[in-house]
Amino acid sequence: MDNISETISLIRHGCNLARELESNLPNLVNQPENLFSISKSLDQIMRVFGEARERVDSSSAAHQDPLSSYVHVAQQKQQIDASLQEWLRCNYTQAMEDQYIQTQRLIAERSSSATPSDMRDSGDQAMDHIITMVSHDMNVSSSSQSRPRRRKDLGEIRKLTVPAPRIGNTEIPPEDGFTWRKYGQKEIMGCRFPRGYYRCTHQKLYNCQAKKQVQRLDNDPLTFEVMYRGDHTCHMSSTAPSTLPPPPDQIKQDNMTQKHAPTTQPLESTWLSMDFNTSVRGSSGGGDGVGTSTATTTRYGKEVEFPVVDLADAMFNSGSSSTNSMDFIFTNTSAENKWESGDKKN
DNA sequence: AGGATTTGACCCAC
DNA sequence: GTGGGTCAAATCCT
Repeated sequence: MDNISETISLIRHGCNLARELESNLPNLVNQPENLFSISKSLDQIMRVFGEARERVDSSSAAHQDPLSSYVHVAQQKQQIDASLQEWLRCNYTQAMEDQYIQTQRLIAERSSSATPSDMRDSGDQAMDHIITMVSHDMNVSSSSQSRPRRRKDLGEIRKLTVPAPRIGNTEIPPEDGFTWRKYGQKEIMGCRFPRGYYRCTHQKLYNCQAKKQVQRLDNDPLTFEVMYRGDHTCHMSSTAPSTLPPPPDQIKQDNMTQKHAPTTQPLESTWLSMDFNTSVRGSSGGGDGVGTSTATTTRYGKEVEFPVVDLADAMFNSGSSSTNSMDFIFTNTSAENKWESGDKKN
């Protein structure tokens, strides 16, 4: 096996690991004792990608002839990009892929007159980008696409497909860390399953316009398609907010940079300040029979404080957050500045 | 009693 | 006119 093939194989292995982790996330995040295995998985993924990247670097450095180096790196980058795009295509939304392709186009434009070292940098950027894509909360620029008009324009729509919980009640979508109040359900033409309409529990108190729609897939009843609209302007906690909501202009500003965390209390700090041993507890009070998957969203019950939902939130909610899901995980489970910087590039 | 879900009716864009 | 999104009264649960 030549070096390129080995590198591609490594990357594919990393993608598989990431895919495996992704499919297990809904269950893992609901069990505090599994957080360590999440951390281990992330470390393993980073190791694999790190090794792949070293191979790319060393390979390009070994080609001293400028022309052959240029061609070699370009070929390698092309194959890597194909792998990344395939992975993205399999795992993420079209919008994400569009964003990825757009970024690649910018990279290509920048490197059209590039030196071999520049090309290597663009390869780094491609590698960085996959982290950014994973970590960037699957946010879609509201100005990038024109949508069919709805009665009320609540802003961008972020779509996620989420597997049903493998344990507990598989009839409900997995927890996403926010508390939602169901306000409607409707049979949709051509769909076997009704669509559920939810809005943020804190809509009235904080004028939080976040909404979501949950639809089971016809061809895969164990998978939910969740569409999020609007951003959370409420406190990110699943419990009653502890601080007063920011003024409207502040809210507007916050929405530009983060989805739900208050400006004074970033998600990271909230998460890191948690004490699992004392804060994590079962869902007995006010649970709805969801079983082990229940974190906060309850039926007829009171919300249960549960720090794990912050992590779940980070993983399952899309939005315009800059401090978000996988980035949040990466930055808190590893000292690899690389992953962090990858996100900050955007 | 308070807060959540259910569900039929209504509104509105297409 | 149709279909999707929302409202709000009724009902349920703690």
